[in-house]
Amino acid sequence: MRLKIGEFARMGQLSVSALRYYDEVGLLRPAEVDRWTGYRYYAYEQLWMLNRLLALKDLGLSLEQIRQLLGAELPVEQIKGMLRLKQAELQEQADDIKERLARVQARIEQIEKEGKMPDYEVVVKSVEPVRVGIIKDSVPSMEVVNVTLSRLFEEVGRYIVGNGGQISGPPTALWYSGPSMPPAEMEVAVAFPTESAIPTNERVQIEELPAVDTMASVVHRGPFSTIGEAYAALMHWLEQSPYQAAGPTRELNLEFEPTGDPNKWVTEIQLPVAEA
Amino acid sequence: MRLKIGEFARMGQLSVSALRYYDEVGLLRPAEVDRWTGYRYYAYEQLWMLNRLLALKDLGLSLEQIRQLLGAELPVEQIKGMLRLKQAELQEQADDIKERLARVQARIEQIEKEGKMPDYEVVVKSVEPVRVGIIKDSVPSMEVVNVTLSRLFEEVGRYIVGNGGQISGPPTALWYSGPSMPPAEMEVAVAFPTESAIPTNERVQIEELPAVDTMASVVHRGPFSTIGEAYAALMHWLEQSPYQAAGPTRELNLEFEPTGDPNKWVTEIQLPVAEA
DNA sequence: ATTGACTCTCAACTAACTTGAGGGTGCATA
DNA sequence: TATGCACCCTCAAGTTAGTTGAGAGTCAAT
Repeated sequence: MRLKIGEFARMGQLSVSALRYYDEVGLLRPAEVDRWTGYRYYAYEQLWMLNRLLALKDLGLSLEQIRQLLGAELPVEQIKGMLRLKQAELQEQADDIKERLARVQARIEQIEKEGKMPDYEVVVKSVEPVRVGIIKDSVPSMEVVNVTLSRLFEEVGRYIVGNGGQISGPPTALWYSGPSMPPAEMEVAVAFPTESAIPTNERVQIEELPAVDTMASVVHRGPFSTIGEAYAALMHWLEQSPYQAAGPTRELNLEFEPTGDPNKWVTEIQLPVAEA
Repeated sequence: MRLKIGEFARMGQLSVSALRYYDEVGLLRPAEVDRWTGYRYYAYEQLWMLNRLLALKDLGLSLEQIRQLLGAELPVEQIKGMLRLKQAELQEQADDIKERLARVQARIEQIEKEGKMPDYEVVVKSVEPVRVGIIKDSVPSMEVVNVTLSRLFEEVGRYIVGNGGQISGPPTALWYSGPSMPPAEMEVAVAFPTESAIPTNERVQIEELPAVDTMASVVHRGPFSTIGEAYAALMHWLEQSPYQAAGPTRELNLEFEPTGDPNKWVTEIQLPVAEA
């Protein structure tokens, strides 16, 4: 006895089109195909194969893998290897989904609290090492942060260019005293990326900012007066993340024209983090 | 300042081709495109958008959903709705993967025990109700199972055909005394599916075998003498499944020529199950 | 002979990109 | 000024595991 594709599909609880597809890719060919009409006829015996196929698919294996398992009778070791691989893969997926769920949950709570989509997204990325000309100094108080930094930026920039160097990235400030805004005197450094070979002096050093694998990053748009919000978002994210701060904060002035519209300024705040 | 696509890609830690794709689908267009060369130029300001995009992608949302969230500033309620939907979806996926993992684990253990891929696959499926002509009887002992069944099958078949009926499915035996092979006298029924309206007598009844939503099914190929293996596999599966038996076992003789080669016979064993 | 359910092939579509071919640009160096 | 090299462009095709649809042919019963 032989079954038409629809009957076979009902027995195996899958769609006719799936069966035609399995035929096309050579995974399960009908026992017989009418030479004139092209009708596919399946044998009851093939139900056994189909069930094996479906069982393997149910484990999450790809059709390609299933073809290998069904086609040649593979050595047991290889089969086990494939399964163990799949196991690891599934475990990874499970962990992944768990983290995703936590993030979705956090996002929902955040929206509930703020009543809108948050303005700041903290993303974790990796950054390459950067060779910089750098001045280390301190800022006496919050009031003079901007003017102090401006002066230092100008000094480093002038020095590099004055020594025939080329600037190859955005002006960057580094805060050594922790990522939150501290009240009093702060250790700060001001740096310009450069590839050029230039001399150092007692003020300007050449240094390499280290690569960071897990760098929390948030982008602030607008004047410096509101940059506190970005820091607040970063700190809040940090608290309920599995990370803790692991290095000086970097402030990259991606877009900064002192004479331009402050609303167009773009600053990236980077905080090296490590799993707690 | 503007960034070439490669620079922007490095900042956002994604591929150039992904950015081109986002441009193509209108999800994130470059701030500027050179009219003559087609070069895409991005503004630092767009990094903010990109981060938001990536954060949403990270939650597992589709690009279409992200487009909606980014495009119009959707009402908060709708955003929360989407996130909650996603949450439920992720939860489902997580459960799914957990089950898959258990099945992969079981399969590995099985292969380890048997030293090869198992010969029997148990699959759970649903079956429709079947109208049958049926005789209920008992089998006095295991020795005479085959001959008794043969006699009963012949009796029912002859009766249906003799009354002008048509047989619309495989001969089916039903075992009422539990799925394992019991030692002594067994309640059994023997049935032929039929759609025809035929009379009953005191031997042959017309009945409807009920639909079963969760029917464990295993396909045996070969003579009846080895069908015990299929039952063994089914029982073993049952034990370590979350199910228990929930009705009489059905034995469908999908392929059965009494005079033919027994190695060609195909029998499906069906066991209704329900979550314990 | 007709009807209705079923089947065939072939092409196009899905999501979110990636890969590759073939050709054009931008910029720094010799 | 030429040249090299890294980068950029477009367009087509490929990826998974099928589904959907058009247009045409077939089966089996009445």
